[in-house]
Amino acid sequence: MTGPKGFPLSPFLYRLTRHSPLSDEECRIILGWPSLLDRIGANRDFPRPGEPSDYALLVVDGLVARFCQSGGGARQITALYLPGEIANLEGITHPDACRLEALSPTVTRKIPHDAIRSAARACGALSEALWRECTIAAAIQAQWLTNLGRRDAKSRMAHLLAEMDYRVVGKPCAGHFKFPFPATQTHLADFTGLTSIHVNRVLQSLRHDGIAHFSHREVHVLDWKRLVATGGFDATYLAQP
Amino acid sequence: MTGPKGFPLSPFLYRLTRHSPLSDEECRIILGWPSLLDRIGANRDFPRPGEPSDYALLVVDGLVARFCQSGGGARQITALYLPGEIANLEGITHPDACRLEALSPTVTRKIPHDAIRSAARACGALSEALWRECTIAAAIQAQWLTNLGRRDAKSRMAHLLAEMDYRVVGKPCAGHFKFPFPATQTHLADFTGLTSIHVNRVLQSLRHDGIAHFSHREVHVLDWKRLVATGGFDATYLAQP
DNA sequence: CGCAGGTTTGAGAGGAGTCAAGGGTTGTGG
DNA sequence: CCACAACCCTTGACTCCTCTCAAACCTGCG
Repeated sequence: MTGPKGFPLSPFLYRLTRHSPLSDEECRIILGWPSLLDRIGANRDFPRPGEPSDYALLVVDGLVARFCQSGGGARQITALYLPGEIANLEGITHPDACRLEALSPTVTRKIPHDAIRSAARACGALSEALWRECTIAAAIQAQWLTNLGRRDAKSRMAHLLAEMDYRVVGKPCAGHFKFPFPATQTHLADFTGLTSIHVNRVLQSLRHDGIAHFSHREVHVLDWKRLVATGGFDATYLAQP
Repeated sequence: MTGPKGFPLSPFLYRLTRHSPLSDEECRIILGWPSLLDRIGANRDFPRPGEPSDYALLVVDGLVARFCQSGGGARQITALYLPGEIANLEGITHPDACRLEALSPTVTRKIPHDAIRSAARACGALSEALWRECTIAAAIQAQWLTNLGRRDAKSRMAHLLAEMDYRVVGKPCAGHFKFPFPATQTHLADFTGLTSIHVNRVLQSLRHDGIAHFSHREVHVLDWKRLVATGGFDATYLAQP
């Protein structure tokens, strides 16, 4: 899963090849992109307002969120980025209004936009792979529009936990199991469009029902089937073969 | 705005060139894409389940929505497509779970995926333009996540009307004015994550306040400034120069 | 003319927010 | 090793926004 030493971009390459076939030559181009290691403290927003962002940000370890701030200062997280994902890939085609936030201490790699853009220009298959990566992210966003618009708090939370499970550990095995999810209840609130207070009550309800348990930045799934049912979760939108 | 006769794709080309520079050669490639005229009755869902969708759908006239259906059958509209836009451009890189719906009698043109995909493969600038078009759509979706998660009903409705205004007629002139928006209150409900009943009450409230007026599939903006303020609307995410 | 789809109104219920306060944990520094 | 300060989690009471259910009323169209 993690690449050989000296190829820090291989987790991202792995992601791409899961949905888009790439030739050896194309793989080598990606692995050759320059990148700069960067550590970000928990709850740090970036880029700072005014700071230029001419780089894409690969998450190596930790958890990164994209968010919009809305009038009254309420924060809405619009996407979560796990290790191996590039947080602001859209920035290559579109200077972005949304900003990023590290939800936990995070290790990242900055990749200059120029490197990615010129590789995409030169190679059709590569460009299509990156485009597809963005399209999958958009499909996840569309799913969340449905969750926020048409599901109640408990469903949303169940859906979030189910989705994270899938994205962190892949297709879940039966029975109960746990996976890391380094966010606070306030972060969950910013994602699900709820209050952190209500998030707390919903989590209690899920735990009380023996469905799932969130504490110490870890999720215990107690009953995968009922978690899926409660959230109305259908993994096809994730496009994970 | 609409192209010369015999070039049905020129409205879409115009959209692309507004955000992405294209050479004459690249423009000619787009105008050369084959397309098939198709009329769709109001409230028709398509493609029918099981029906293959190996074409992109340019909206020529009318209004098309992408929606997800969720568990209990509640419908959530995740995107609106106006004349000149391609409704399922993402379908080129990602077979899509979401479906489309004509909100009013609509004229479309079906463009085979193959034509678009091979053009994108062959030409980097063209591929980037299409990718950018998708990225802008994703930015709109992100804005709507914020609206659904962090704004109340009245704000959402005001934001929707302001956005549509911008997208239909461009930067609004001062004073009051109107523009066509061929949707029903039920459609507005499916978009804003509300009940059609509550949509009705919110529209009444906006009208009562002298902000905007929706009837007979038309929006009268009475006070643009207050509409923007009520919705917390900031047009930058639309990337319309 | 009559029907179907769309709009409007009202009363009541409930989900989620707000306000306010208390208890736990973690990490830092003395 | 302890004390303190942030930060995070938890609880309770009350409010209010939005949904639900139910019934009329339009209105364009066949």
